[in-house]
Amino acid sequence: MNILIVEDDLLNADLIEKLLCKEGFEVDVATSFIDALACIDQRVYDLIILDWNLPDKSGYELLEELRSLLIDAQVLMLSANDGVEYRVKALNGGADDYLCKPYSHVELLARVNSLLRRTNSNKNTIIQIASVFIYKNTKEVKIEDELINFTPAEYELLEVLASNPKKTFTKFELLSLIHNEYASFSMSNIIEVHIKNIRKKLQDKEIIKTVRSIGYKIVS
Amino acid sequence: MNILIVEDDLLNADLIEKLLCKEGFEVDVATSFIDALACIDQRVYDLIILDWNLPDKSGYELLEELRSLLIDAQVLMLSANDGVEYRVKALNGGADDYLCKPYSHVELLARVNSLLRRTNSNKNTIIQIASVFIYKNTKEVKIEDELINFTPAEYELLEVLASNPKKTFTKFELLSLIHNEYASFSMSNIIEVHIKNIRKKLQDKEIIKTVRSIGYKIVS
DNA sequence: ACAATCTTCATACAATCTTCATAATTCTTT
DNA sequence: AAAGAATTATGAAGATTGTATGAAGATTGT
Repeated sequence: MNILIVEDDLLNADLIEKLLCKEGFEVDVATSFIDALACIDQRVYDLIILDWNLPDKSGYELLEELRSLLIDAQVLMLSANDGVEYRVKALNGGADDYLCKPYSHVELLARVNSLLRRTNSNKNTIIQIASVFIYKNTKEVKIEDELINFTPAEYELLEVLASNPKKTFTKFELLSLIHNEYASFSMSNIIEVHIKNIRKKLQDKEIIKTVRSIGYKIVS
Repeated sequence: MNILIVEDDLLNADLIEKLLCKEGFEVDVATSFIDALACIDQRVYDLIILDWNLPDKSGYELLEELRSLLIDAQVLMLSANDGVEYRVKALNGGADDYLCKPYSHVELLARVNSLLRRTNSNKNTIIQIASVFIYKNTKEVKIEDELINFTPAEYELLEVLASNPKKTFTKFELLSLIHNEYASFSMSNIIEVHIKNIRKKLQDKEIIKTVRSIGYKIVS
């Protein structure tokens, strides 16, 4: 299991690192936003422990960045802010757990183990965009309580778009999504056709926006 | 017995999960309102353990939602609020029991067993889907009082599908059900054939739905 | 050995994916 | 502002994949 600690307080980072190493995890430490991105670029992490305060950008911004990059590691946020609003913000932003400083090492360890045990279980299972509900578990789509039949390819495209509502996906990215091997280079207009059909099933609500000469994105 | 734990504190959820798993229950965990709805959408629960505080909406709102959806699972509410008014509110809202944090695991377990005993008695032994009755004890199937002869394999498949009316079973799952060892890897079309025969005996009422490229499920 | 059940196989059918020709839109140049 | 170029949208036809079905052969239990 690979764990990345993102924490600018070196002393604290060191303590956590030792603690987790003793448990037999592979641990890396990053001390800034930019540093963290570099680590993520080189390794796949199962868990990222993320401090709210970083020298260059906030831990919350890193969280958003992670999610828009489709990094699906578990994220445990650390913060000195005890308010409920921070907890809520973190969890809504895609964090999987939240822990206030100061905390005991026993509790940290318990939460780390808990998160790792739950890796790739059911999370973020429903996405809502306007009146459209996407159920990831069952791969179903409902509009105002009515179940709409999406083909596998259509569903995959809609789900990935909807999971990252701010990101514009290139047609090439979308293509390599439904063709799990590397997509052929000859660019047909499959994606356009699928998008057309998805839009039709979504009753032409303006949910998928065309970004000319790039691809598509969800509007919210 | 299927139990759903709705609790945003992962650590606590984990503890309860382990406790109940040890007792032999099937346990799912949801960490938010929306997450819980997703779980409910794909499984029938006998008991839902519901924390008052959730990141997106309150557990009380979920309780109301459950009742308006006519979900008839038992509901045990957990809360840090010790006041009588909360207890009353929960019970009036349709909860079947209420437990204050902190509580001992022994007490939790006792209440869970007590709640399940209520439903346990004569439930799940007869399943009705439209005009089809499945008698688990005798492994008989009747349609409008007429006994229909099902072969063992056919009966097993129908029973497991009917016992989880919301779940879509993959053909592989179904296969490993009638071949109690590990199913052979070569996927024949045995399941398709059995499903065809079951459908015929059910007089082609639209009870078993095909979920393309996945498997089958019961429609109600 | 017999009957019931299970499994395989060949084929028919249906849903989905992909391509293609052409229309509509947007951007660029004049 | 109009013409031309590039990009996207669309309907329909063909190709592909997944499912349904009937019948024959294999297996099981009595």
